[in-house]
Amino acid sequence: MTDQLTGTARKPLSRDLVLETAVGLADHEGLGALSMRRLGQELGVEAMSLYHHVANKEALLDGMVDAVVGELIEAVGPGGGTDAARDWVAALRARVLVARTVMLKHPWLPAVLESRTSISAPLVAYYEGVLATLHAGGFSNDLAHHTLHALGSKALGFSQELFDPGKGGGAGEQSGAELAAMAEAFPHLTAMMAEVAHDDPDSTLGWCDDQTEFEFGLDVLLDGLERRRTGTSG
Amino acid sequence: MTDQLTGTARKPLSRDLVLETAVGLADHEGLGALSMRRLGQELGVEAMSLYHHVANKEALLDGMVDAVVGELIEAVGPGGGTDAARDWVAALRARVLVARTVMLKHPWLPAVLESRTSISAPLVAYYEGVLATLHAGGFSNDLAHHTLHALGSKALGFSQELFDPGKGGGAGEQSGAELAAMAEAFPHLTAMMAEVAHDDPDSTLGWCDDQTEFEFGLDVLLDGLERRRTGTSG
DNA sequence: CGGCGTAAACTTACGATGTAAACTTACGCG
DNA sequence: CGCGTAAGTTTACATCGTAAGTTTACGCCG
Repeated sequence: MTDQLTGTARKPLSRDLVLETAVGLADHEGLGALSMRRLGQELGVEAMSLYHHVANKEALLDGMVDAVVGELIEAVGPGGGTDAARDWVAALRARVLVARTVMLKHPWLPAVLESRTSISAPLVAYYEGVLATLHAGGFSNDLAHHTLHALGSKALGFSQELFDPGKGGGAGEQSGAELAAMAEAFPHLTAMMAEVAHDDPDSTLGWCDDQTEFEFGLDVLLDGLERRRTGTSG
Repeated sequence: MTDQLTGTARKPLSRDLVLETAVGLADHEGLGALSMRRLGQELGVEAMSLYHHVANKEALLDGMVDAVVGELIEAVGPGGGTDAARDWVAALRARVLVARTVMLKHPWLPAVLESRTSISAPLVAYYEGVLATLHAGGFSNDLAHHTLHALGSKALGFSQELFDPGKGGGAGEQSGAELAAMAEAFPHLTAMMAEVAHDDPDSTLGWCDDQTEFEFGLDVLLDGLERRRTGTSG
């Protein structure tokens, strides 16, 4: 396709362009919409052409992860926690919250990360940064190791909320008698839901996965870790 | 198929049998092996026959979740934390660890739970139990609510390890010079890995998701939560 | 006992998906 | 000029969930 004749020049395919487009597609239409055919269509190309730039779909997903992790590393910055010697909690907290802002733009990432069988180099590099922060903060290797496990996905800025804002679920939208029955079966739950009924406008829906909740969990963790680092406990 | 002629009687299909078999199949061969055709085959039946007992695959997965959560509720027991008034930390800790033993038998559950859009009645019932424990322990509704979020998947006994034991990944199995290069690029990481090299026999493989790590993270969390409950912080 | 309704199974078929394999084009370099 | 190679297309296949139609087995009623 010379395109010199038609004039409709197509940006030449490249691995980066493919990855970029894939990330965008997953961001905007969800991971489910990301098929090779659909991605090709997005690029004005047949599905099979993509295989000249990525080995297969798994490799595509790998590349997408690396692209986002690269974005993340850049966002965190090179010194992302070098001042940790002074206040590691603040440094780590800031790092994780930056990570969270990046991850929120790519909601498909947790699922894809889980499905990877091996950890990629950029991701290793990111964890190296977290470890640097911990060491600067005076963590022993052993405690730092436990800490990585304890942080889990929080280190990357997401906390794996179990359920979507979705609909009420379970009992669905019950009315009147049903609601009373539920109050009897689940007294603590209904009490809590009644009391914690959110004014909270930025919660996507009633059942909330907020920045607030994320930070609460993170802070509880950091608090407990600091106590272990200094041996404040028993 | 009368089977009176052949003698090879087949246990009559039923929703429970289908769910049971599906759970077993996912347990033993992974979620990927769970297709309608394969499940049918497991039951000595054509795939389409399954649709007489479950509406579709989503409903099948829903049913599987409920089955396991039922198992979990039974394992936790009715009073699973009624003694929480005395020591809520111990009560919740025990509850979560019981949950973990159940979940470990069904490694596919996190992935399936994530994919559900709504929370089912049995799961609501389980959370009611957790909440009862917290309330018995003196939590306000507000703090209990935050706590549920903070616990996240830990409340159900899994902690969503980001990466499988898998292989080394990233740099793969490097030898000699490569390893030195890695030591330079990732000093903290290599230092930690060297020091924390596990003797640890029950770790599935080098990169460990242990009971130990799970409990560490859980305890850090519980510790931090207790401080918030009593207002010990600062 | 005969016939028939119904539920539970089977058969067939369709549209997605990932991807192997073979083909076609376009361009650069000897 | 010619040819190798890279980039794209076309075709084809296995597997998936499942809609639609068909067969079979069994219970009930006259």
